[in-house]
Amino acid sequence: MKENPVTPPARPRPVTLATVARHAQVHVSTVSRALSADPVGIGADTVLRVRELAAVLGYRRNEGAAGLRTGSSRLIGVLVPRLTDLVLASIYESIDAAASAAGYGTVVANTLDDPEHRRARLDALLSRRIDGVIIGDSHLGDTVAHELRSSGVPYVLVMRKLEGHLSVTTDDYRGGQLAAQHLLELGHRRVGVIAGDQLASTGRERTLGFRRTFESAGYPLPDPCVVESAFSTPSGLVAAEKLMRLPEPPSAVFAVHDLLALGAMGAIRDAGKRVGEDVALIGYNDLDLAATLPVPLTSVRSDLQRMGTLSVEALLAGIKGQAAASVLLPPELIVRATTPPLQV
Amino acid sequence: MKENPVTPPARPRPVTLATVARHAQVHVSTVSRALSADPVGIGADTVLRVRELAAVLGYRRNEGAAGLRTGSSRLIGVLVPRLTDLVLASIYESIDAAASAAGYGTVVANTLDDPEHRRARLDALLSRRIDGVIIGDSHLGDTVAHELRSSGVPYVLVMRKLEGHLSVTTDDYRGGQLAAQHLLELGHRRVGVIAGDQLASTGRERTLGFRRTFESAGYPLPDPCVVESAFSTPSGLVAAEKLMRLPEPPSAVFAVHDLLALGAMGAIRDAGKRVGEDVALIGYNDLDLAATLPVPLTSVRSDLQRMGTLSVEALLAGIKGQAAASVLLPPELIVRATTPPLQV
DNA sequence: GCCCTTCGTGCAATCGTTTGCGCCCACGGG
DNA sequence: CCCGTGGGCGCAAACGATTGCACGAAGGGC
Repeated sequence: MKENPVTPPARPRPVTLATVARHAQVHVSTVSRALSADPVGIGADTVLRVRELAAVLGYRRNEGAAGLRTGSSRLIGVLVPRLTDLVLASIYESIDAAASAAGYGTVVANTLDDPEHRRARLDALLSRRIDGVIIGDSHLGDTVAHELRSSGVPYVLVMRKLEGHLSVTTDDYRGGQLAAQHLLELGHRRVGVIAGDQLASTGRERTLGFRRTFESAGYPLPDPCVVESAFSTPSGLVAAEKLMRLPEPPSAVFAVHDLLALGAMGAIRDAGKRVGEDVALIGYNDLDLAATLPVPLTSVRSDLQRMGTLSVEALLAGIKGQAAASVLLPPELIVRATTPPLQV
Repeated sequence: MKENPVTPPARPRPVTLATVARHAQVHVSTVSRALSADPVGIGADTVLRVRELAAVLGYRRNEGAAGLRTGSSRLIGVLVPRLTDLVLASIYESIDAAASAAGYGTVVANTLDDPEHRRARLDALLSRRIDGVIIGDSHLGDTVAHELRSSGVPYVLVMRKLEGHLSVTTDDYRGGQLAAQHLLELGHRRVGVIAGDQLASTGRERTLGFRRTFESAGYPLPDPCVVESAFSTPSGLVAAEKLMRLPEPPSAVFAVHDLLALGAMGAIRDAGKRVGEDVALIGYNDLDLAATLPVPLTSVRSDLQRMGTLSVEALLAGIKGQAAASVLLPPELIVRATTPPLQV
């Protein structure tokens, strides 16, 4: 005896164009046209009647079927390292909002910064015949963008840039400069950097802008003062611990991500020092929570919402076959309590 | 003259079953079978040849077309209030991981706790013919679950529960009790609650468990000591400010969400008090960042990963037509520096 | 009164996949 | 030698929506 497979409860047959057509006593093509955005070549009364009927019957367009015919899924894919990174979550939110305002849906994929996983997820996206991709997790040496280009799928990089590809980012080098200038003006000379992932343009450029500025001022940073890390709170803790254990620990720390700064706060506290008073601290991205921390965090703000919106615009242009130019948004330094004037 | 519409650059025609069939000199149905998980009724050599060819040609199954035929999109929809709420982002991450391990894709929709917006997003999901829905943003009096049930779409509630619907949650009432007991043992008698959204079962039950426990101990909370709020850092700040401005401000605060606690830290500091030493604080969910804050946060932990995984299991069971039971996970109190022993 | 538009609608092909059914051939047994 | 069997494969019909084309009727100009 074959084991009895549990049969899924019969879902009521969904109402299709044919259902509506039968009720309206017209052909399905007429229904299709009547329901389209601008019903051309159909009598005004028919349009009204069909639309009403469709509403009553609870007709819902089958996007999959429509996409099969039209060749467009009206879906865009979004690649992010992880959504638990608040920064990417914010960007994704605005991407989703902008896309759905333009009539597109979005599908997001966590790539966990793992190449194999990433490929699998992208494959799944392409299987859904997405119309374009927004890449929020590009790495130095990453080939995905190249592949997309050669296979003709429109794409845009957001947040992290890559030489030779369309991108919407903020000027991270400049952001690093801003942080450095601020610390220099306050009189800091021995400083540390929690540098994030150096394969990501964000970590790299912010660090570079910062280092170069200190260098030009005559205070180059010794290598041990720059610690690589992931982009999470726990790894901020670990990195800052290293800095605090240095023979001459820095009087100020620049973390290239607010969550790293948050972790650093823990390490500074553990080292028996007070954030702000004993060790100055600057974060990056100016997340909501930066302002409300026990000691409000000085941070370099980047406009995440705007980045998301602009990346969608750029992608949509690409999908329509129009050219779009890369965008570089200006960062802004928001000074708060973690970088008080030095009391000498 | 009609304005020249920019024609999208001709995307190379994607390779379909027909393409592979032509190269392999077999019928498309043979290719389809050869490529299926267990190719039955097809010669082993043919299977091999076809698969190889498919790989070489870069064949990718068109999920939309397949779904049209099979009636299943292998897609599940996820409704969350917002992804910038770290808690929901964590749950979604584990949902996505579990789903994709089971061969399903996920589509997430931010509902922003706005009914109209929510309906629009759900409609879009249903238009994609999703196989089921995981609801992470249910509200008291919410009708979406009812509608899904009557339209026969499988669904599961996660994080927030609703009487009479399948759900995977943690025991929030118990969590509130744990927090209360801890504060009582430390000797706190005048306490405040940042209660979150009372239409969400999380906010409601955590608050209720907490209040009841204080009540049974003989220290009922006056109403002004319980402040409703959203679930974000800024609204935690506002709520805590109210508490701090009370004629007799509380010696301890229970925030039903870590981000609220984070905001509360800001307000406590602004009121000229020190977190932990002057005002004890308990959060909820035990996010990563709780442990690494300048003053590590005592928090009630709920196992977000597990909730996500279990909700997928339950939904998949529902999709297969099997019955599933609601799950109630136990919370756990993690004591840290924000609730030190009272020095009398 | 005839022809040519124009409008409103129906017809049918098409997108890519899956799957029940039937055909052909080889093989083995009687 | 014949027939039954079954493995291996092709055929064609779906699934639901879109869209170029054709067709019929109405209307206007001559």
